[in-house]
This record gives sequence, structure tokens and C-alpha cells, in this order.
Amino acid sequence: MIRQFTKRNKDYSKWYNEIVIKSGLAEFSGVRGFMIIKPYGISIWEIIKTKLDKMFKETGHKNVYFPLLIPKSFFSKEKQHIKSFSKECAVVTHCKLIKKEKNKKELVIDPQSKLQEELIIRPTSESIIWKTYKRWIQSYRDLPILLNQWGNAVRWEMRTRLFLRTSEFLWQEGHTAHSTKNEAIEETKKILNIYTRFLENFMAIPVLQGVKPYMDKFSGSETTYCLEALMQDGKALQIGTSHFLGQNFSKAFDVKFTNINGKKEHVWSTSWGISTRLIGGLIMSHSDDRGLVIPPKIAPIQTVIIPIYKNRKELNQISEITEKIKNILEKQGISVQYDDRDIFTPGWKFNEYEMKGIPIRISIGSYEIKHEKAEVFRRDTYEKMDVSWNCLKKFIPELLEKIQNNIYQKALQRTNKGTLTLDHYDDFKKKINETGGFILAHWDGTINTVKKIQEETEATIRCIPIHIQNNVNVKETGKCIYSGKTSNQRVIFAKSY
RNA sequence: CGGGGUAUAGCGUAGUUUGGUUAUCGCGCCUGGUUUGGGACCAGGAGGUCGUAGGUUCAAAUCCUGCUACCCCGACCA
Repeated sequence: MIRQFTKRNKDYSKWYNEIVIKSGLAEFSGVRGFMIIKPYGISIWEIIKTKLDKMFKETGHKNVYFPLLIPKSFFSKEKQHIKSFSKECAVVTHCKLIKKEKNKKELVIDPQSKLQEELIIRPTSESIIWKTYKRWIQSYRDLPILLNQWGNAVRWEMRTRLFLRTSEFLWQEGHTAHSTKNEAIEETKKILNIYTRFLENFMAIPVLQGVKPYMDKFSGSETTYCLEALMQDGKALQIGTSHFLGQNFSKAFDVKFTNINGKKEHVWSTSWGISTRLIGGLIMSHSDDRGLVIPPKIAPIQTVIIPIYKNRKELNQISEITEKIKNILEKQGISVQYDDRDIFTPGWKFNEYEMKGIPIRISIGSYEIKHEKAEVFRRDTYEKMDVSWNCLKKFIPELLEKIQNNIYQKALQRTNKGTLTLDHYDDFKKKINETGGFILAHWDGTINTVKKIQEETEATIRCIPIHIQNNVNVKETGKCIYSGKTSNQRVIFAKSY
């Protein structure tokens, strides 16, 4: 019996949902917009955490933990911040439940337990952190503060999608404080580069570094740097952000330091984050019609070994060999799972591990025992190879490298192919409509133009590519693709998640 | 918030138009046996307040009314 699932080109979003559920990453929870991340999904998140955490620590950051709940009054300080987040806050107003009637099970809120001040479940932690930094910072000697926290946040979303947009998400939020503007900007860029390296080297997701246009930046920031990745369906996914907050929060929370000359100045700050959305991006970048494809460096299990046997005696023989192979590989830091469960046939296991995206599968049966070989299968290309036992030690790590590289190159080529420079609105519409992709086009800088383009094509400005933003000299003047008005730079348009 | 779905065993479903014995089938689960190179097979077994509240009726999964929940497609957003 073959368990089918929806193909990408038939119904992309159905494919996406099915792959998440069938591969065991996550499922719906019964609470609207909130998902259960299953062990397999969390194990990927844990790897993401471990790798990124190391990179943060290497650049001088420390971890910290602030509360989940934020008093409403803290939250009301920074104007722009309130404006954007107040629409999607979950608010705690009471702290007790009581039985509605005696001897009945139904519970109601105890009106007596109303809180003096309502508490907001953090949609992000700037407010409580800046309230605290005010106490921590007096002198330039207290700076910089380079902190990060791993936690969760809640934003009451109207429309949710597994991993891509859920009302609760797991994430990492960095919050730094600096004595100079320049240092804060450098920090923002440093983090952007860490994210980029992580995404490209580990997750094999090529990203475009950019700056958000003024109307699209994080509320309360001066500049929002972002990473945009192109998914297989031609839509863009914002996969990481790093904000230069200027002095907005230090002013809102009155955080000043005394500089070396004894003068008081407002602190400069940044914040930056990535979330469980990365897992959504991982799926939509690499996976195919047979299931997940996970780059080896992020795969919870890099190699699975499946025995093929006719009887107990054969299994014992295979297991003996397998244990040795497993040891050899594990000594090199490769994660190996030996699946000798008798309740499933090899065919069942093959399909299961392909669905889960395990990069390499090794199978060993009587044929292999006889020839002292193993059948090695790679998930990314479906290629099968016979490898003799004494070569595995070298072969498998090299193959993992190759797979990692191939997955990245494939995504890179797809992204490059999907990125076009266009000057005519007809071409623009056609491209967006037919294949999607990143389109580099001139923009007159007005919100009105963006609105019109969005209405007509569903595409929006994703970002101003950082190389264009940074290098005034290469700024190219031209005419806005929509209005024909003068433009001095190209921006990236795309449909997005 | 608008539009569309769905709600029956752990999961996926048939039955609902046209009410009628003991609610269908597949997967999964348990027991025993045979199997095992691309989602094995045989035999036996367990498992249900048909989302919820009310109504119509001799009789409701099925008809009527209300309610609730989740999913999908849009508008808002990491």
C-alpha cells in the first residue's frame, strides 16, 4: 500500500501542511493558531539553537531571561511600538477561576481576582528590557550590554500557518545597548552577518541581505535590516531581522549614561531575532514530493542504518557489523540511528526516513554481508551506491559534505534563476503571476505606488538590497516601474509569506 | 473580519439528499502464526455518549433551531 501525499505543483500549501504533519515535525493543537511542535521538530530547533547560540557567545553575547508577562504600563512607552503591537496582544486580566455553581464542573473567572494592572504576554521584550536597562546603565563603563534570550512570544495573528506564522512562536531575541551610534549600527550588521552565515552554511538557505523600506521597518526602529529567502513556489520569506533602534527606546525609557567627559547621553540600541519560522523556510527551500530534505548539518539524524534479514540469525549477524559501522561513524561526530525494529519491513522504513528527510540511508542485508559492502542511499538525489565496509569511514563524512553542498547549490541556483532585473511593468506582472521570484525594479519611493502594485499583482517591496543601500556610488538612477517617476535605486519586489 | 470547509473508534472516512434492526470501510492497536531487498499476509480480538444544547417524531448520525471548535482561501503581520 502506498501512502500518497499532495505534490508541490498541484497544491503547494496543501503539500506544505501535509509534509509538516506526516514527517512528524508538528501538528495542530486544538487551540487556534497554536501548534504542537513534536519531538522531531524540536530536535531541529535544538540544533538551530545550539549552533546559533555558539555564534552569539563567540561574539561576546550572553544569555538572559526576562518574564513572559509585561505590565501594560511598561508597554505603553514607545509610541510606534504600541501602534503596531497593540492589535495583537494577549492580555492577562485575572488570576483565578472558580466553579460556576457548586457541584458543577464548569469554571468561570473569579471577578474578585481582577489584577490591579493588566499583564501583556510578550509579543517582543523591548519594553521590559529597557525598563530594566535603565537600572543597569549609569556610565559608559556599563556599556555595551550584549544580551540575548531564548524564549517564546505571542502575537494574536488573524491568519496562521504551521511554523511560518503561529500565534505563539519560539525564538531568540537579542537586545544590546551601546555608547555610540556607530557601534550600535556595527552590532546590527554583525548579527545580520551571523544569521547569513548560519543560514547559508548550516541550513543551506541562500539569503538576500537588505534593508526594509521606511514604511515597513520594525516599529520603534531606525533601520530594519532583514534577510529574505526565496521559496520553491516563488514567494519570499523574511527569515531574520536585525534592527538598529537608534535612541528610540532609551529616550522612551529615559536610559542615559555618563560619557567619558562627564556628559549624559541617551544610549544607542539594537534588537534582533530569528524564530521557529526558520523551520518553515527550511521545509520550503529544500523538500520535495517524497517529503522533507534536511541538510546534514541541521539533521537530527544524519545517517540511518536499516538491516534486511530473513531470520534471527541473519539479523544478529547484520547487527554485529552495524554496531561496528555505527561506532566508527559516531566517533567522527556523525549521528547514526540503527533501526532494527521488527514490526516494520525495510520498504516501510525506506519511505518513512525519506519522508523525514534523513540525508543518508545505509542498508545491509545478506548480499552486503557476503560482499562486505553496504548500500548507501542519498536523500537529495535518490542515488544508490555500493560501498565496501572499510571505505565507509571516509565515504560517509565526505558524502554528508557533498549533500550539504548540493542542497545549498540547488537552492542557490533556484534563487539566482528566480531573481530578475526588470524595467517594464508588463514583464513585472507576467513574472510575478507566472513564476514569482525576486524582481529588482525601480521604485519612486511612494507608499501609493506600493499599494497599487500590491493591489494589481500581490507583490510588495521585500527590501532594498544591502549592497545598493550601502554603496551610494553604484546607485543607479532610473524610472519607477509603475509610475515612471524618477527613482534613484532599485528595490526587491516579491510576493511573500 | 469576510468567503468556503469540516466535526462519526487513536487516525482517515462511508452513511446525511429520501429518518427505520446491532453505524460502514481502511489504517493503526492487541493475540498467534507466516513474512522481511521499496509502505507484507492470514486468522482471531478490543475499541463509538455520531462536536454540543435543545426541538420534531413511535423512531434521529440523518430533519429543524441555536451554540462551539478547528482547518482552508483573502485582508493585518516575524
